[in-house]
Amino acid sequence: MAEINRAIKGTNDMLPADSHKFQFVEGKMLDIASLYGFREIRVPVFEHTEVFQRSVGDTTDVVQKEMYTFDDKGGRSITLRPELTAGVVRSVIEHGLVNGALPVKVCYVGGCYRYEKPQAGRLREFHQFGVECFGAASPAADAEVISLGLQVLETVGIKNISLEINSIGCPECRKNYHKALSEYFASHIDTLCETCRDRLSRNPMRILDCKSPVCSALAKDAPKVIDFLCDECQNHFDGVKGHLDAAGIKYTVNPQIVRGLDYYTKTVFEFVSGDIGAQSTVCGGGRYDGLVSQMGGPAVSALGFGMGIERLMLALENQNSNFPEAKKCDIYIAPMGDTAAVKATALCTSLRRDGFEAQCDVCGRGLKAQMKYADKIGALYSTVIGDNEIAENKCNIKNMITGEIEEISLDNFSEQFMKIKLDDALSSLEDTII
RNA sequence: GUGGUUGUAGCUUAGUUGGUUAAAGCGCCAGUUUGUGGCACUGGAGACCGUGGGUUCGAAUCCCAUCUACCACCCCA
Repeated sequence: MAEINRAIKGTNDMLPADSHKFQFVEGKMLDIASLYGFREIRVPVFEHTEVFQRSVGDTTDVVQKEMYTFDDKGGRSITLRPELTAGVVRSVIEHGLVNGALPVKVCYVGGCYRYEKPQAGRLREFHQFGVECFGAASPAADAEVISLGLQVLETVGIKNISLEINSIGCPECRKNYHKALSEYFASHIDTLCETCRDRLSRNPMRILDCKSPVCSALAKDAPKVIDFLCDECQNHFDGVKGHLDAAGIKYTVNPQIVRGLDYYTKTVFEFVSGDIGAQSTVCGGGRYDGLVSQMGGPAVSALGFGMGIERLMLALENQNSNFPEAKKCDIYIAPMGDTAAVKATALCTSLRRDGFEAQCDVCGRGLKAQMKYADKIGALYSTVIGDNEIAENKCNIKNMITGEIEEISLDNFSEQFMKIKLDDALSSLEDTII
């Protein structure tokens, strides 16, 4: 197929047959966030490249090799956002949001762009739901954000999801930990795999993530971050666990989880699903107390998470999860002849003004073809309008499920149609109760 | 970026050791005496066999390259 007819590698079209599923999921995300007081924020899909370099971190893979960066016509270096936290932080600083009532709680849904090799649960354009909370240093905030993430996942109907938490400490305790870790792995350098030997100097914490049997065996006995936490970080972590316990939120402490973005401090967490493939993290986040000041804002603590919408959908699909049905056409009007076609347009217009999904023929098809079409789109009701109906000023409304027919006048059409619809809904409700 | 698998109508597939106009089911459109959908029957449209080279008298079929998709590494959501 020609280039012009093919989507860019790693991108997906969301087709009409699936859009209601995304609307359902995204709707739930924003609804639940608002229960926790998080309000939607929308920021641009592109920012100055430095926004991401400064926040995500110059040495991370995301910045080093995955960003879509280009110069615009004014010579500015622009980057398509690889994640949303950086842009949100920039916006919060720019508009002085943290000068208002604290905490500032925001949430978002939007596309992210990363030049990666696509695979299960990994795309070049993907969408994230996320929340960020500014100005809350207490462990209660960590628990609140985690609880919000969990409630979203539960509400959307995902099964077999587990919460893993860890603390990677503040820059102070991490310094000591890095030293201990480097010493430990350096003493086993001969047994480490090739890539981990590189990691030793670059970022020894990454070795903990290695899948090779030798390295993961070594990692098991390696010093753990949580053993190197300073008093403050330890108290904070204990506090988070206490809040989670009290709220009845189950978790496992996983000292291996190390997030790949530089800005994280203290609490880090992931919600993991076994129903996606290798990319099993559906939601990842944590605290980033230093980021706002690092980006030129006031010294406020902050935390948040990002949730991969496509990954979530993938897990739901693999679990054969049920989504609410897409909305169906309320009534299909089948005109016969030119006069009737004009009448059908008028009727549809008024039905739509009254809030019904109404459709009529726009292809000039015969009656039988129209009825077939009404059936295919799952129209709940149909009616045929011809010369007789216009002459007598009335028509038959057919319930497409039961086949029942009721005659109504062409005047006050919407009102009468609404009555039929309500009566039918009521009687089917009675049936299910009895 | 590194591996492995893959590619024939909108979808799912068939295509014999290379041999005429590339099949089928579903879907789509239209009909089965312009007044009612689901069933059935009939007909029709729709494929440069992913793309570009090469081998050959002849390639969907063999070879090379390339692209896409899928899966894994890496990394992350």
